[in-house]
Amino acid sequence: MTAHSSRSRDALRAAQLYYLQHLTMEAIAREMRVSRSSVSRLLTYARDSGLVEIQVHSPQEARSQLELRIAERYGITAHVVPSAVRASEADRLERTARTAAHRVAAAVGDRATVGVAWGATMSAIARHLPSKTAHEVRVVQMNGAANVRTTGVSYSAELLGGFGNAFAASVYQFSVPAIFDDPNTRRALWRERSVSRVLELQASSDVYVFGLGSRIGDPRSRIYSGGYLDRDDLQELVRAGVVGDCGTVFYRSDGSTDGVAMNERSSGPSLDTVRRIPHRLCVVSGAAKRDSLRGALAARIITELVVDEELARLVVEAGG
Amino acid sequence: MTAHSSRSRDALRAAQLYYLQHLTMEAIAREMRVSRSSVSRLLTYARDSGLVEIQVHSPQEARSQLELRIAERYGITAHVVPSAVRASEADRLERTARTAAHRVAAAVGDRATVGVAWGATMSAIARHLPSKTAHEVRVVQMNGAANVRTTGVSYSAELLGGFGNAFAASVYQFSVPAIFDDPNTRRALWRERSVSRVLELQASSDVYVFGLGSRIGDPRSRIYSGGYLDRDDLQELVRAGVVGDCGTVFYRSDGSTDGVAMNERSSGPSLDTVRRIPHRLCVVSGAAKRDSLRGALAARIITELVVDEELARLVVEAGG
DNA sequence: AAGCTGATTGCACGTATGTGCATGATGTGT
DNA sequence: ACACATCATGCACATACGTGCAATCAGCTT
Repeated sequence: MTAHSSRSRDALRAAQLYYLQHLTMEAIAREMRVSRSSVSRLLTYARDSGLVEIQVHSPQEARSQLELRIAERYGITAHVVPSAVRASEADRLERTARTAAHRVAAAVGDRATVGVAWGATMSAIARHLPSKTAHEVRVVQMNGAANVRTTGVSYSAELLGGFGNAFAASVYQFSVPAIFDDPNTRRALWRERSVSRVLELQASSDVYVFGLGSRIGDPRSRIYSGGYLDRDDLQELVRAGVVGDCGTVFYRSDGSTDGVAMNERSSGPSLDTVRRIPHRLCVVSGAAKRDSLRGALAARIITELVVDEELARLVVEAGG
Repeated sequence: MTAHSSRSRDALRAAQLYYLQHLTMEAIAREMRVSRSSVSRLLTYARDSGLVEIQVHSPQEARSQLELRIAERYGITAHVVPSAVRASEADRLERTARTAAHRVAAAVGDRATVGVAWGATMSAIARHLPSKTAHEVRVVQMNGAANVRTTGVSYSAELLGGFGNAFAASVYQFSVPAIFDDPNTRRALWRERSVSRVLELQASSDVYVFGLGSRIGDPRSRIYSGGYLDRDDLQELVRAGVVGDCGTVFYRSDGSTDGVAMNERSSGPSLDTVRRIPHRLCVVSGAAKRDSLRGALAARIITELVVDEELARLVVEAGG
């Protein structure tokens, strides 16, 4: 028996005794002839490895008012994450990401292809994903992460790795610039078979998990502060009336993208491509993302939304 | 808003913060402006009411050797409950019942009809059932519980109540003697519409949950010690070679029932009726039930078995 | 309005639990 | 075979947690 499988066995037995029989760790330790701390660790392992699954059900009648209003107005499923009144932005993001991580786990099943964007929110989600046993899951990066300063390989590898590990999935990186200097380069590269294979995978995703970028706010979204856009680019976006982006694709407050030249150079999937993906999970938090979220809702690129309470309130209360 | 629903809401929020966000109860208490102990109680409520569900998955590769051998030999799914080497009978029964309770919850879905027998094991299961939200579940008593000393109404009501509450089910009692004095009385009563309605329900059960009685052992099974059988009856059973019973229906070690006159007077479903129920969950613990379990396995009245380790070992190891 | 009853709350206590650290076991590459 | 690195274990401590108890609150009866 391998070390790994004996650990799983022990963890399983400890988990059964703890969660099903309600023994104390002390009692389990005696029975299994190990120290109590080992039992504590076995249980941690059991939870982390998905041997133990803890679900919190939200019965329909317990949905919050905000969730119901979002559902009515936009026809999507919303999860409003309660946030303490005086919580920091970082705190909100963290909490929203934890909830989102559970939604991702719920959405991924056998043979699913999961498209993932990147950004601060996505990184936080990756850190919190619970493991889930699923077969033949594929995780595919939806937009490039390279820029003038970095190739983005290690950054996106860490993020994708988080997703890949959680579902024991095959991971498909997309090692291209986030935004090309020249749209022709992009077109040329898109014809490369190694690249077009990934593009096909992206287009056939069952689930797309993404955050939203926002031009305003502090801290700025990664895309606007990380060396991806130069001064001219930013000015172009302002002129075009852009309020935010989804996977490095920029849109206006009414959800439109036509005439936004920058998108010709973007590595991300067009919003049309996105809308063909059946399950589109958007995770977003913080008041600064208000206009960005409004735009994304108008663009109908969201089918399921995880949002913090403050932002949810802003979006439903001030008309939309 | 009713008091009940506000409690559910609070419990749900606390559960989300605790189980999904991994906050401490202290932090949740501050955020919800209640004391930490109230949070502890809310979480207890959330678990008990099924708002929070904790599952322990047994991957196929982690099945115990005993479970695999039982599966091979008898073609049924077995759950072997680990038991401490020096555990008392009461302890084994309790543990087995806890595991069984989880299996019952897993087996019951919307619109299921659940047949329940009675006995010490069944009572223990009823005490440990986790709540599960399901719609239009029906719980039906499979055999009478009245005897010379008691009507068995309050006894079976408590047991059935446990099942009914757990699934918010309609409960159908079966207020007849466990064993009739005269088989003709039974035949007559079976024609009564109020009774035959219950009989139909029994026959159309989707799941049947039962323990096994055993003629030997300490403590004796309720049926052999509770005023259900007189001296003559017991002698008759011995003469007929009976080793145990399932829902007051007696069988021999080879699983046969033919010629066991007592069964003509029993209120329980014939083994033929039982075998028509698709999901037949048998829960049994303790070495004294060895012959009884062997007989039930031979009779093929079990499709899923929850058994303690000691008994499982006895059944697979000493030939069968 | 007063009185009763049952449910809910916070406090305080003892127990149960998570985790940094030192130690020993296991395995790996040279 | 040896040294090194990695991992598992137990100890001890600080913290988190469950629960009996008394006080308080809400609902109902008289």
